Amino acid sequence: MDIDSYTNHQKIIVAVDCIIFGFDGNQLKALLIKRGFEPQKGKWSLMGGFINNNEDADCAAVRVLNKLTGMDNLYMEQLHAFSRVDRDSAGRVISIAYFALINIADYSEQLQVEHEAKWFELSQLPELIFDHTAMVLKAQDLLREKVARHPIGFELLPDKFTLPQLQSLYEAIYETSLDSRNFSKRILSLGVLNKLDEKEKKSSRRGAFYYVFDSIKYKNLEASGVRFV
Amino acid sequence: MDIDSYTNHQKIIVAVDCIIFGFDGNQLKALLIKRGFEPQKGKWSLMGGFINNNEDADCAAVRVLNKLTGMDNLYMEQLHAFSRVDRDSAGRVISIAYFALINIADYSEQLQVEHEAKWFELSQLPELIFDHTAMVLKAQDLLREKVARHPIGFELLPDKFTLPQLQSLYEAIYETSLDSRNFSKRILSLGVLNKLDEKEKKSSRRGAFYYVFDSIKYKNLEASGVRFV
DNA sequence: GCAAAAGTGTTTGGTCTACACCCATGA
DNA sequence: TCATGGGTGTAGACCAAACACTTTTGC
Repeated sequence: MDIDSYTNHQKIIVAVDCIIFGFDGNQLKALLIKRGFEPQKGKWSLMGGFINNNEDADCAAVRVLNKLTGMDNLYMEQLHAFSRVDRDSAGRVISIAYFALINIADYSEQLQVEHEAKWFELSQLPELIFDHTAMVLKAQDLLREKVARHPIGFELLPDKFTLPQLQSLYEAIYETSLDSRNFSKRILSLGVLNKLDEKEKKSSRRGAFYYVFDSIKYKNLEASGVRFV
Repeated sequence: MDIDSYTNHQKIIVAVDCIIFGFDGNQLKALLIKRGFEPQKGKWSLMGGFINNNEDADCAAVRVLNKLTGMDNLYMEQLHAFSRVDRDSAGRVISIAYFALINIADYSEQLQVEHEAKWFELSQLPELIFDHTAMVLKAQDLLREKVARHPIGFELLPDKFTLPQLQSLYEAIYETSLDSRNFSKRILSLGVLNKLDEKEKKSSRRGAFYYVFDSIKYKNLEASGVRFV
């Protein structure tokens, strides 16, 4: 084997696909698009794109996410490379899947129309092309693992959120129900939330205090293995 | 965009690289090879290879592992796709890294010679080519995460092992020391080890009982979030 | 005044930690 | 008989889970 093996070796198209999670206050959802080109045109699909020679996979994922959402700085993480030889019916394509978290309220109606995109409850996903269903399921597993130990749940909520909102987010992610007394004790005892003087008054007469996540306070705890859920 | 975009799109060489962990009774080690071809010939490197058009990444990793170790059925898991544009000095190559666990005693001297391979303590890695050092460090993180919640530590030991051996494995992985009373209580209380009548007599006069991991008993616990460390 | 959601404390059981001595054996 | 590593129990601290009522306020 010599250097020619490099330049001569079989090359493969490499893509990225993005699982975008959002939370509408009750349900955990994924953003899917109606595929605009063949093969499988018109089927539901993850948003994806090919990796160019002058960009790495993270850049490609950022580009794809930006195209669909108009946003930069989304929380984003590599999930897994999917490489089954026949996974794409049009030819050999390896796809590096990413998952991203987005505050669903920030997602513009207009982009939704432009891309024929739609939020689907995870329990009611339509049939997806290729191996995209497996990608979503794997992303859901990783989300559950991550969210318990890292402060990424907040990415799914507005900057200001109430404890009941945060609780129902965790309930949606884990498909469980939590005791509100134990929940607020544990979360507040971490000391990474700052209570505001302001109340959210839409969802109850009494109103619930807003909190914000304090990433500086969190930094000091990070090493010591915090558990959010 | 249409179907031609598929077949015409820029293609990229895709490789796999394998981080192979072993445990010699005291130290956690990684198996490295002296690279036999340019670029960077003679430098220390992970064992790797290119993905062919007719195989997926897992197959390529199995093939690479088999070539170096002569073994099939190694415990193996995808780690991460490394895709920096300039990561390989000879051209654009995306590498999907895998980590594998091996019982170091099973690794043949002969293959070690053939491939100019050598076991290195993780704290004393030589300089590695490209981004291989980052791969090893990321693999070490994943190993620590996995080993606490999944029964994969046993892959690094012989089928029959003693509690002191298992303890020193965990101590090596986490670079810590554990209390032997607490350790044996926790591990045995999981009920997934079967004690044999036989003793290991090399490392002490008294001898330590051998145990074997019982994967059937483990299956029944799997769902309920077992913690090994 | 009533419906609807927010907010809050205590008890209990289990789990984790810290800690030290005796045992079995080969030399 | 002694040196070496193997094996074991208990008490206290801490953490997690179970559990229900009062508060606020818009209607």
